Amino acid sequence: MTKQKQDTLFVGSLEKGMRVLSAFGERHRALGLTEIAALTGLDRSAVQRLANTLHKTGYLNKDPETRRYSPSLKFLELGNAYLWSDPLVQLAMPKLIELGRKLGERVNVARLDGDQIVYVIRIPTQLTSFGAMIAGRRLSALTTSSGRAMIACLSAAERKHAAETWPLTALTLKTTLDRAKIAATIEEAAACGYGLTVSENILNEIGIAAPILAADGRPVAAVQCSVSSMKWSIEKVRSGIAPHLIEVANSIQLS
Amino acid sequence: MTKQKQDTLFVGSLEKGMRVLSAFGERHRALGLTEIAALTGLDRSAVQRLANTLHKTGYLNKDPETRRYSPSLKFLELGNAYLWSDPLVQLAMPKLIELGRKLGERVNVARLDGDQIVYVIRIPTQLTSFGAMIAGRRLSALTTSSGRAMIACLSAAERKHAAETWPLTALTLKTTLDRAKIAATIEEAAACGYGLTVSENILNEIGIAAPILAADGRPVAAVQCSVSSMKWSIEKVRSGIAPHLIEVANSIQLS
DNA sequence: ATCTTTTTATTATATTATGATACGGTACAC
DNA sequence: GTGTACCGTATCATAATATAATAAAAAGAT
Repeated sequence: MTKQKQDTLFVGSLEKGMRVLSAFGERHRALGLTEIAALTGLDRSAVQRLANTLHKTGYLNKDPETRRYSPSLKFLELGNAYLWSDPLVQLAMPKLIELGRKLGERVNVARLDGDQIVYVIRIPTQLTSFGAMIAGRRLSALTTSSGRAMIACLSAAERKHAAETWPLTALTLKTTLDRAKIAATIEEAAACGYGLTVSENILNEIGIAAPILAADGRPVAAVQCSVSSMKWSIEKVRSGIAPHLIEVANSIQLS
Repeated sequence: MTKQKQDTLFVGSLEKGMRVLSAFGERHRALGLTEIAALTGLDRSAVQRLANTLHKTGYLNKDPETRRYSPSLKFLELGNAYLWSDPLVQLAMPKLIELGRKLGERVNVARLDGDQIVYVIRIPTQLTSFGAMIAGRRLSALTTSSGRAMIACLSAAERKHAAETWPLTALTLKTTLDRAKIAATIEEAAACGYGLTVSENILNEIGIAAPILAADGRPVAAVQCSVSSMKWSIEKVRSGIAPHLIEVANSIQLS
């Protein structure tokens, strides 16, 4: 069998290194070499070299006692670089701070990325789960209010396709995995202009979101608010929160 | 001259790739190949391969019109991984949210990293400059209230050394670069237990910070608050803000 | 229209990264 | 206390990769 032709514009060692970086996250805060090898599918010798290189360049900390690696502050600096480069974040951040003060509730902005959303702005005005306090979390679009608000702005065929094929992730026991139900909530969102979830991401939490559209009408992000269902009813959220989200979402004009 | 012995545990291509990643930031939000080559000192062919690889693995976006690269959401996800891995952030975040509500002012946590600080928590309860709204920014320790609060907890010899040799970065025209003055403010911080800056990071802003110590007494982080000098006097900040910061800082116990 | 700069694409070859493996250290089971 | 299992560290011959030089294409500036 002849040798596969080399893709001379692709650096294999760099791709392997990035796989090591992306092994860390919510469920993997510190990892040993063998764990990294298992998570990335890479050879243990390769992981030894890659982890050592990332450590020497300051990207990974190494605990001298446990010999396990963890992300360094340079990870956070990369996150900072993203926030500087995203015009949406720069436009939206001041408006979200004002909105947080006005509503007194948690407000966020999420971007659509394929069939998932990523939270790019978090204004945690109240206590909540740690994952909901920090930026950068990635979740399935179908099971979040932000995702539903954005999917609602796609064409009917695209909405149908999304409801039928996009992945589902249960975050609570109340997360619905019934695709017909999800399709119905998306159609409802299309009708009223905002998406809703109740206890699907956090128990006793109502999530409501309004879409932010690009100049060509495509949904790219959503302004979202999370409130306690102990404090708010769905009716009150519809009348007292939704209009503010829609107003802010509409005020964010992307070129 | 004989060839230098290869460090077989170091992957040179990965190190080069990380240099490309770290070229992006506040002043470099989108970059072309030639710009990346200039910033990183790498050969243009190497940059082409590395940038192409980072694009194909989803870390860099490429604008098809301008052909310039920019950080993708995966950068922010790496930032998210850092926040999950830092026990200080998990301990401090709920307390900072409560503190922000109580004070009604912007509160932050910064970590000491060598002779610089990096903001790991941002609770932007009020409008401010964009850089002060987002986590991950790195600044010189000497010219920030957080940095001064932490340096104040070092030994007298270490404080002197820091004041004399650590780098200075002017952020405003009011940023003092007078090392004797800085040394004096650090000694004052050592005496009263918190660090202060006035208009040195943002004009018309008073910054005040209390140190967070590790179990061995070393300063590792600081709880910081920023207020408008139009609204607060230094006296009011000393009596109305400092005690709360010290209380929160002392309540964060790192193992 | 012309010139300059940047990006893209290709290639011979030097250099690097690979993965197999031996060894040391630690944890665990008995 | 002993033996075994597992993980991390260190080494090396060699295959494969990444290099950098360079030509061509495309875009930008004048």
